[in-house]
Amino acid sequence: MDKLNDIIFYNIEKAIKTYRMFAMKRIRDNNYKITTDQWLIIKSILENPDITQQEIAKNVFKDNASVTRIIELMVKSNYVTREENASDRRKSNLKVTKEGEAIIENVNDLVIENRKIALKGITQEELNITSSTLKKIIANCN
Amino acid sequence: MDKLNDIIFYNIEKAIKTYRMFAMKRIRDNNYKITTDQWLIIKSILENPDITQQEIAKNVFKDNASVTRIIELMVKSNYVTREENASDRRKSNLKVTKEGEAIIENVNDLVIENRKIALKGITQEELNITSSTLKKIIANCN
DNA sequence: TAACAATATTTGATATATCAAATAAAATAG
DNA sequence: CTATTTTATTTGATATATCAAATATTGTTA
Repeated sequence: MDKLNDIIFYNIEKAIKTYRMFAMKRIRDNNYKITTDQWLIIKSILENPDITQQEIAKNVFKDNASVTRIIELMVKSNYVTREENASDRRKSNLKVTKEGEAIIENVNDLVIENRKIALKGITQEELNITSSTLKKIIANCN
Repeated sequence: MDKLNDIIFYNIEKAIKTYRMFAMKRIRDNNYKITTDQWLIIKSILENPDITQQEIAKNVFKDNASVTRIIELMVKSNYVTREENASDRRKSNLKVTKEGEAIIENVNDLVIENRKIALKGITQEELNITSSTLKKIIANCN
């Protein structure tokens, strides 16, 4: 236990999992039917309407296959629609529905609040160093 | 993209995923048939022979159900055996096989090397602050 | 233009994550 | 000691992760 706690990668994993569970629980408790990843993906589409699935995959750091399936579910949930892309028929145009926009809007405050709670007591300086450390790890592993 | 990069949780997630892929690729490239989680679980059993699955789940930060299934696979791979626990028949005694011990031994150097590569150029001070930040996040989300 | 290579997405197979419910055994209250 | 509660694990259902292979389309080259 103590050994594990000294390993930075263990703490990274624990932190993101704890945060994810915390965020999901609060979203669920408010009766929103959406996951944090679905939320992120819809945000990506809203911010960049011409985005492809491949670009989404890079953005949210997921496999193309995962993105295909997550979007499939979001189409079923009526948050997103697919339309044929005229200029490249391998791709499809993703559009966020009214329903999708609404849930993003609604969940937005909650997400901001979640982040604030999770970062309570952490200084900007500490955040900067943490970010820079994480970015170094990312660079080192590429 | 730039926005996302400013969100600490995005970087935490990206860092651990990048590291995991990096580590798994190196393990696979060396023809070891084991995942990093299986490795961690076997280590847990070796370091604490009386450990229960529930304790393992806490250690490696997984669901009980996931641990059940991961151990099932490790039994199939002949890395671990289950025996009935005489004093409490709900539990089973987990034992690491010779084969399991061998692969842990073999992969160990690789794991240490992976960590070293991933942390190159990061000072002890930076690591300490990062660890403490992550621990604060973990505490805030509980 | 026909053959080939490259690209975007999907599908299949398998592993893992998550929650809820089921099972089985142990602990405890009455 | 029996009934009830608690605990440890398993199972079911569904979502996601991952790699490889399949599909479909586009781009390129001879």
